[in-house]
Amino acid sequence: MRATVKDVARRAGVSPKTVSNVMNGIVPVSGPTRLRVEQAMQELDYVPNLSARGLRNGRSGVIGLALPNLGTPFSAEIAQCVVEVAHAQGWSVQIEETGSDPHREQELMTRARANLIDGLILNPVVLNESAVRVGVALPPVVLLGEVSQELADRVYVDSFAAARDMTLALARPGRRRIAVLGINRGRQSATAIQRTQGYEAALQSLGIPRDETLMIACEEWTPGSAADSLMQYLDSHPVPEALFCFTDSMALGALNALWKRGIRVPDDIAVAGFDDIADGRFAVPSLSTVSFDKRAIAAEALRLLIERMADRSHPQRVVSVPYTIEERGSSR
Amino acid sequence: MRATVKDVARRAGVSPKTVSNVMNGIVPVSGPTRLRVEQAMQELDYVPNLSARGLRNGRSGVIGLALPNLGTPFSAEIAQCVVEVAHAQGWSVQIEETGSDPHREQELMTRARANLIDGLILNPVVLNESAVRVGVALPPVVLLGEVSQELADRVYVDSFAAARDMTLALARPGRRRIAVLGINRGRQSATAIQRTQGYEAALQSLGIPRDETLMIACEEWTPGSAADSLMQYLDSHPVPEALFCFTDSMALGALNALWKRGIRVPDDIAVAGFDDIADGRFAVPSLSTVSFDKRAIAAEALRLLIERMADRSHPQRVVSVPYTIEERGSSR
DNA sequence: CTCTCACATTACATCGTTGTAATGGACTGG
DNA sequence: CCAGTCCATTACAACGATGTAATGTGAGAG
Repeated sequence: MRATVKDVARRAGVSPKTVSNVMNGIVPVSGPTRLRVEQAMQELDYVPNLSARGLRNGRSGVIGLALPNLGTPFSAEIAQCVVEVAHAQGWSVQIEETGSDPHREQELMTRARANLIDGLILNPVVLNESAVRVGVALPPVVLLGEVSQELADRVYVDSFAAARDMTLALARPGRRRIAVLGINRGRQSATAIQRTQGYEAALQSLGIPRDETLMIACEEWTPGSAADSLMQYLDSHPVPEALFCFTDSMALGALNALWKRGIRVPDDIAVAGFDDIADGRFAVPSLSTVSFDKRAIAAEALRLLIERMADRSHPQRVVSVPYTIEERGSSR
Repeated sequence: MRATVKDVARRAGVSPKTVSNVMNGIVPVSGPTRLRVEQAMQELDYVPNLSARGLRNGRSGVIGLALPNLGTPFSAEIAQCVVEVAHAQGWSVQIEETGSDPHREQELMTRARANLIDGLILNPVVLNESAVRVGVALPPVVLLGEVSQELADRVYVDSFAAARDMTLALARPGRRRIAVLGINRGRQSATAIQRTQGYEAALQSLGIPRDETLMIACEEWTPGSAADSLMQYLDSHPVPEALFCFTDSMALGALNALWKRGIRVPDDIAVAGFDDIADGRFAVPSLSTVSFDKRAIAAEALRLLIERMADRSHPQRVVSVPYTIEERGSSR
């Protein structure tokens, strides 16, 4: 049987509340008493019951992290940063996958409201008014990335500007036939829209006319889907001078497809991605990408979340994290 | 204010316990009563408080998943499988990173004992008698991978046999100078030992003498560390005929290093990895690897864990998950 | 018409912790 | 010597859900 405050109290010859006071350190406890209690805790190998504590204070010390697809390297890096940053501040992290199921985002809000998690960091895919019924009390939520409407606190990288700058970088050596890979056919994700618009803005500022045939759709943002889409594209189109993929994962798939077709990178075509995943640097050739500090994103998200948990009423805040254009072997 | 069973009970004109009975479905509830309660729950937007439930039944419905390095694609894929399998059975997953800090594994056991998580799936690095003090009541734990001693239930892929078979596959076309990359200098991980021994066993069965100079150390199992180690190695050694990397991540780093040196894969050297991460298939060239069903690992681990949680006393069990040798472009 | 029996429902206590308000003792100053 | 102050400590209740044992209700048998 596990020891409880009561057991510790009995052994130390004090009341349960004093044991609690020793643990929490808010209410002062005299030196000798504190020592006796601490020794009793040691001897009994006491571990506080977090369910009980959670019930009593209404907080569990756990935050949720929900990502669309947990299996990607990008997710792994974000999750790692969030876990590390959270752990440093005493929080635990519960992970969830929203997948492509819109229903799941709603479900998570409920889970949060079940008091198992105190707050949620959510990278939304389809989040919209139906998923987040405004009016129903929301748990504290911080969104990651672009969204179609401002529903909660948010941390993001400016996809529009980054996509524009990357497109400009790809165009610098005089390339004009610049393709993008990652347009969604059905419902466009907010991120895809931003990146597409950034790309278009760059073309416009360069005086290059928009060319539908250079905008390659790709349903899933995975290397497999990207490789398939690109191969199919190449079957019926000439090779573009540059290819801007909306994620590094897609870019890796693209590199593979190009290599299979014997198209040389960057000599025949320059390639770039977005996210700066660790493996991109070691691609063949090393992948150019839009880079940003994932730890900063995690830290900002956690900061906003903690502040939101403390005060549910203050106005919404949106934080942008800076990016850099990393030109590596795949584009020069 | 959130609705509680009491509120629902009042509105439905029944006792709190009846509401509980409706939710849990163990104790029978008559049709009309059930309907009234369900409607009341709807109207009040009732969500049960999991902390309270956890306190009462001593179970939280959360399991922990602890991996050494959350940032790797391999971790991401494992985490995804565990989350999906767990979710399908109604469990939530809390993730933790043990990093290289041995202390952290211990800390997690404590966390488990704090009743926040009901069980733990742990991929140990340094787990040993000091980290898991036998005698102290352990929470239900399932270990992933190789370990130096049998401490708990375990799910693993036979690293020895897989490494042996992969080495044999690399040798099949007549290659004899086969190198391995991933030996640790300091404390050898149990996994590294198994894979090294499998490699050595293959050489022996082929009548190839063991050659220390073909066993390349690499402190961290990351692409960066692998690329560095290999480059340094190539500075002072001839190019081997084949290179078996202990993980796909290292193999990706190796491919990059070889490409930078202008060494062609697989013409000059065959390369293989271990883990079958998604990006490996899209490497240039496509990476040969030891493949296994990660979902099966997750499912088995969860099954063992659930059974262990139900019965803490039954004998330890060890489950092996089959593997296959995937020969792709990098080795033929 | 009473007595059982089966079954739905309820009252109460409990899980472990901590906030609130009350208690008790030591110390200070008049 | 006593009132007043301060501070550590305590008793008690509460957080929300659920197991246990008791209660109430109706049907069926004698």
